[in-house]
Amino acid sequence: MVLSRRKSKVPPLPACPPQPCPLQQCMELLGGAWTPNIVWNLSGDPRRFSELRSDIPNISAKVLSARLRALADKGVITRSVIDTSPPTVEYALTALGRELLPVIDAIERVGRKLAARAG
Amino acid sequence: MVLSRRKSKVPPLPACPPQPCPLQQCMELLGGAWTPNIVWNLSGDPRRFSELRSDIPNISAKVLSARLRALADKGVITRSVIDTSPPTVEYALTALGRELLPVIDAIERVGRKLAARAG
DNA sequence: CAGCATCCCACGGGATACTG
DNA sequence: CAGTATCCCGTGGGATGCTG
Repeated sequence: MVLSRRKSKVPPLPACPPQPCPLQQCMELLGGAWTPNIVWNLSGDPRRFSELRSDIPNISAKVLSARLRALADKGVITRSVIDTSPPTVEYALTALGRELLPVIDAIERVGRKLAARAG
Repeated sequence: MVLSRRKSKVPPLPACPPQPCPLQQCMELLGGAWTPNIVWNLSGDPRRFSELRSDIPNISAKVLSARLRALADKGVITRSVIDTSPPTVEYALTALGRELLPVIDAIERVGRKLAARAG
């Protein structure tokens, strides 16, 4: 079913571009296939590397490591080394990271609907 | 998204944690740096190729074309050829595509905050 | 435990040029 | 107008193996 001809020209939403579109701003932080999942798994208590590895089945150490590092660099998460033996490292969301939770939540909510729909 | 290599990982829908990993479900549709932007620009009236090109500064024809095709394949948007002269093509969100809007909205809202914060 | 190192590939995406 | 066609490169990501 197709829509009517070229009709109104009313901009649906304030046409994207204030220079760097806010979408890109945010997607820069959430880029990568695994990133939302990682952030999501940090939404509660801080978690350690190996916990995340098992929280997110099939993620490789390399990728997890790379994403965590990138997220830390961008200020989305903190990385706290705790000097025990063997040493443990805890990751947690920063305030900035917590800002992303609504997005993750929306993604998760929609994903659930899609899953339900597709079986 | 890039989910395939020799053995194709990031399973179609792995048993993430006990409950949900609908994140991948949704990210499959929103993957790619430009995709959210495209969907966002289709949130109102249907738009044509060249409109999208100017709506989204700096996107190349190739990428726009590729994303539109992928989105159409996934059932997120429709592609309607209108036999005028010169021919016009209109893209619009499907019901499925509209499901994604809350996500886009959240992304945009957060992106705006980030932009304000970072300058 | 929490990771780098290494190798290697596919895909996303920029640039440029061309077509129905 | 609405795309294709190439070329080419960077990086995300998988597999495997090794280390402090």
